[in-house]
Formats: sequence, C-alpha cells, structure tokens
Amino acid sequence: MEFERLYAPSLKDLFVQQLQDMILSGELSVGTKLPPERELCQQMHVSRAVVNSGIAELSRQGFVEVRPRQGNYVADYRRNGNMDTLMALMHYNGGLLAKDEIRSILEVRWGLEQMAISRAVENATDKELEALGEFVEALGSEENPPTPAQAAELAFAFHHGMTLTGGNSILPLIYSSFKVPCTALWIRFCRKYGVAALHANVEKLYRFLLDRDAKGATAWTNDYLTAAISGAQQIYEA
Amino acid sequence: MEFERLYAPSLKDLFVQQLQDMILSGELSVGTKLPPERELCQQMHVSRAVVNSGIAELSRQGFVEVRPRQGNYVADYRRNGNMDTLMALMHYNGGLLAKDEIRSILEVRWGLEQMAISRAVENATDKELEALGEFVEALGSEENPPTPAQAAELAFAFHHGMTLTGGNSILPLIYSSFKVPCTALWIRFCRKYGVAALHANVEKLYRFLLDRDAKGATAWTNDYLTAAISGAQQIYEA
DNA sequence: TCCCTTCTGTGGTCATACCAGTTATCCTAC
DNA sequence: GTAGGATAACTGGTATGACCACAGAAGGGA
Repeated sequence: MEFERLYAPSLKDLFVQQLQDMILSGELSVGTKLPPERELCQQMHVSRAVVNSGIAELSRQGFVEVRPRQGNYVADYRRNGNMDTLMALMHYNGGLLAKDEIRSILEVRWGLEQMAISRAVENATDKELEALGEFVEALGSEENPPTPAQAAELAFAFHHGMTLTGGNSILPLIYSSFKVPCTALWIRFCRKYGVAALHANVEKLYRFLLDRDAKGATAWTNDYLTAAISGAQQIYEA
Repeated sequence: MEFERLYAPSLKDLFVQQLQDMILSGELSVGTKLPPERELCQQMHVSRAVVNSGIAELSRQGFVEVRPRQGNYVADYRRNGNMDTLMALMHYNGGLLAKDEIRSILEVRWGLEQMAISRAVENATDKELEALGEFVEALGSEENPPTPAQAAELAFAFHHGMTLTGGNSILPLIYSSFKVPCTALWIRFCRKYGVAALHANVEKLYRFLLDRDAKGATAWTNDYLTAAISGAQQIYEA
C-alpha cells in the first residue's frame, strides 16, 4: 500500500489553477486582457489579496504580463517563459509531458551532462567522489530497495552532486531547476524497467568517474542519451 | 545624458534585501534559525505580511528554507539554489559578477549555444531567419546606433530567437532564464569594445546560419567562447 | 513510567483599507 | 473648432490586522 501525500489547495492555488487551465486550453488566447482584479474578486467570491497574489504567481510563471495601473494580459508563455513555466506545464499535465517535451528535456540534459562530466572528471576530489558513491550504493541497496520515487531522488542527488564537484558555480543551480522534470522521467523509467536498470546506468557512469575516464564517460553518456532521445517514444511511453 | 529608470523599493523589497545582505555577507550562516516572523515584525516595525511574503521570496530564491510551524532557516543556496538565486546574487552585486561566476556562465552558454546553433541550422525556416536578420540589422544601424543596453537587448533577442527556431521547446525557456546575466555581460562587452564589436560577432554567426553551415558556426562559437572563457579576466574586467 | 490531554508558538491564509500612477474625459481658453 | 490642461475614475501595489491549522512541548493522570 502506498499513499500519496495530501495537499490542501489554498484559494490562491485554485485561482492560479483555474487561470492556467483557461490559458493552456486556449480559452484565453495570448494577448487577451484579463478583467480588472476587482471584477475577478466579485465573480470568484474571493478577496483581492487572493487574486493579486495569484496574478503575481502567474506572472512569475510567464503566463500573465502585469502592466501596473493598466491591466493584466495573457502572455506568450512559449516564447517568454522560464523554468517556472516548465514546472507549471508539467504540473498541469499531472506530472506527464508530451513526447516532444521529453525529447527536448533529454536534449538539454545531453548538453549539460557532457559539460558536467568532463568538468567533474577533471576537478572532483577523491573525497567528493567517495560521497557520490554513497548515492550509488543506496540506489543499489538490496536490504532497503528504494521505491521508484526514492531511486529517482537518489539518481538526481548523484548527478547534482557531480555538478557540484566541477568547479562551475552555475551548473548546480541550473541542474536544481531541472529537478522536477528529471526525477519525473527517472520515475517513469524505473516503473518500466525497474530500479536495478537505473542503478546500473548510474553505477556505470560512476565507474568512469572513478577511473577519471572523461572520454569514456562522455561517449557513454552520448550513446545513452542519444538512444534515449531517438527512442523517447518507446522508452518513456506508458 | 542617460537617465536610469526610477524604482521605489517597497518594504518587502527592503526586507528581502536586508536579509540577503546578512546571508551573503556571512552574518547569518547556513543552518541558522531565523527569529519568528512576529519577532522580526516588531524589530523592523512592519506588519507580518511584509515579513511573510519577504520570507516566501527568499525561499523561492533558495536563501531560506521554510519549515511550516517550526521556523525559518538559512539555506545552503550554493548547493540547492536555482536560477532565481543567480539573479539575486547578481542584483546583490549591483549587476556585477565575480570572475569565477562569469567563467561559469560563459561555460554554460558554450554548452547551450552549441546545441542551439546546430538545431537552428537544421530546422530554421527561411522566414524565421529573415526575422532574425532584423535584429542584426538594428544592432548595426548607423542611423539609430543602439546604446549598450539596447544592443545587449538586441543580441539577446537574436540568440533567443535562434533557440525558438530549433524545435526544442525547453531551450528558449532556459535561455530566457539566462537573460539577465547574459545581457549584463554584453553590456559590459559593449562598454569596453563598442557596440560595433558586438554587432560584428552577431553578424558573423548570422552568416553561418544563412549558409546553413553548422560546422562553421559551432567551430566559430567554440573558438569565440573558449577564448572568452580563458580570457574572462581580461575581457570583462572593468 | 507511559500515555494522553492541553496549551503555546509557529507559519499559512485571507479580507479590508489605503496608496499611487495611468488614462480618458471634459472643460476652458484661444 | 481646436489645442491644452485640470480632474475624476479606474487600475494594480502595498500594508495591516485577524483568524486558522498544525507541530511540539508541557503537564497531569493512569
């Protein structure tokens, strides 16, 4: 038996969700001017504080453009969105993504991963590698076999930890922004191929790190992600 | 004469800034428990809403970890931060970055740029390229020579537009997240070498795109950014 | 000694009130 | 009739205070 964590949505959350629905479903098209906040309050029977903070959040997510003292407009989120937009899009689809977006994420990961690995091989200290090893070990533990969610968390911790060792202070920040989509994909992967498969992949990469074999690591990552990208449909389909 | 846009900081902004100062200066070390919000109100003579929303923002930026009904703690922003953290760090230094961070940004750009270019060469339509050309033209305009700030904006519009043509839906979102640091670096570049130099760089890249010369484009970008990275100290020093 | 109850402290949330800037309108002067 | 400026309405921005739900400690009873 596995129970999902309960989460009581606030009025603000409900407001945000409703507007996301309307925007993403196309009911509100890009450029449309939203009704004044006071009007939305009346129609939705909430206070302006709810609407105002909700709009602020939608603005952060790139769905709405706020023009102070002029009005709120539906924004072109595909064009001017940011990482928060991606999160919102994922959340909207219940954690799932379209094939096209899965491919996109894997492509970007491909680019970032190549950089992270080569820099980690170059700069990571033995102590840091040892710390990474614990994640690998936990991932392959037979006493406490991790659930898919825990496994994805561990895999992310490994990759994120790797970026921390490379001496690039921005890379970990970007990788953190990617946490939600990455773990979502890993969870799907585990559900389909088992946690052991994920463990094998991570361990292989870890071996390359221990051997300080940058070429081998990047080549393997290249093969692995290239295959995943071209076969995204097969690998990640339900 | 060039006048900066006026911006009146709100109480919340001042609160956020003060706590950022204290955290970034090391006065508040990672793991420290902050005083209860009510106590902060009294000491700072503001209402709890100011403190509460300020804390929420600091939490989004990765500086503070909020544990409901337990307390607020200074978080390890270097490790668990995200893109917003980077923005906050930049803003804190008045738009400037440490050499190390400049190098880091350029490295990441190197990775993303390679991907963006190769995909754009492959997938961009002639019409899309034409639209990109307008940015190049405006950047090199002799009638209305752009200011460094405008030039940086145009250069960003060009690069961002390029990511939009590549068929990867995530790349533009990431690139948008990078807008502030990228334009900041370009502005510095313009101040030092002139807008014309930036125009020349962008135009060169644009030519490669028009010729559908992926190899040439990536090679040139590689040389250019590699030089910039290794010479970051010289290029971007004041 | 243990468990259950109660209380206190914490952040979460929200409704209200006031503030400031933009815009459109209308009035006035020419 | 037109141009210009004062004004009022409308918009989002911000701050305040009050109430809520939960975690954890303290205290009392079995």
